[in-house]
Amino acid sequence: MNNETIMPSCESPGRYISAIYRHLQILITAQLQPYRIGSGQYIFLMTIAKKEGISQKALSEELLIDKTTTAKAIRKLEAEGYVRRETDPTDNRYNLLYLTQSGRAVVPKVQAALNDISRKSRVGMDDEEYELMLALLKKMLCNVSEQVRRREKEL
Amino acid sequence: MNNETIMPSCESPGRYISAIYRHLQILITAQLQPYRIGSGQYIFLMTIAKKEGISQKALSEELLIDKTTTAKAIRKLEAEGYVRRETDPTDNRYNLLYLTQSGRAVVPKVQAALNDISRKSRVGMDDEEYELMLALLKKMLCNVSEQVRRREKEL
DNA sequence: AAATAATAGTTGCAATGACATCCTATCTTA
DNA sequence: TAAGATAGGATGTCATTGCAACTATTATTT
Repeated sequence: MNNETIMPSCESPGRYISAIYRHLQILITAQLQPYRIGSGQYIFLMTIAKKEGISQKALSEELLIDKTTTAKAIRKLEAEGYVRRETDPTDNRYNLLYLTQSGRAVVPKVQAALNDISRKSRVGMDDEEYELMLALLKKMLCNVSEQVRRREKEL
Repeated sequence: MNNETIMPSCESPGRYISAIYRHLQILITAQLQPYRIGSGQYIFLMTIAKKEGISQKALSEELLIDKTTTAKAIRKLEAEGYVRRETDPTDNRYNLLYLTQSGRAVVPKVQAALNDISRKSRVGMDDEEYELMLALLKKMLCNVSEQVRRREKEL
């Protein structure tokens, strides 16, 4: 009842990260709905666009996402007709991923939507602050992924 | 430092936010497993600890989390015996939330686990950088939650 | 050459979280 | 006071994501 502040009193990066993540999910889902691309698939689409012929394994490693999540996202993108799988002739274990015609057509639109969200998200930050934030987030990501890797080794 | 193979080539805050969020979820889940508290519940536990007698609605607003998500998290915390619901005698619509004995006992342990993760996540950042990152994340959260609110109004 | 190990990908299950919808209690207003 | 509006909360459904376990293919070892 007494919400004197709209903002959470969370002075830890984890809470900010979590809240920003959830809000970005909502915005991305809404923006990409016309193309039937969910918040869980666009990263894969954009990465394949930059590196056609990439394998699912390489995608998972580059995006630091579990390979089973990758498999499911690719399946959806394939079902929507944006991505095409091709078995690597030199090693049948690999699926090589390519964009289809409509995949290539939708990429610029998705990019525009993402740019719009990014632009609105950095209101009130100058270029220097923005770059600094990216650098700090990168460092934080290195730290947490290092922690996760260390945990995995222990098991 | 610059290991292209492991780090994603993502120069957008959204991707960093997403990756950090997912990794933090993994770490928190692992750390809090002994107490049977999931990554989706600890925020509620800690917030109730700071503001006993808070309602679910106020919790949702403070944490910027959907009220149905709050309801489910509280139910789990109640099932584990950490939180107690009490109907507000002055307005029977409200559930006032309090910690139980074991809730009060577990809070310091959860806090310690979170502090440990936070500490390891900011390796390589001095206090000034850390504070700056918090401020920038706060600004970004304001921006995205403003966008979400604006979207809701349009509907 | 056969057995074993390692790797890429898939499937099933569970947790997180949002949205739509409904129920119930309280407040407004006619 | 009765009818409708409002608000807190619960439930069902769906998307995202990770883990365990599995299949299939390739590499290695004996």
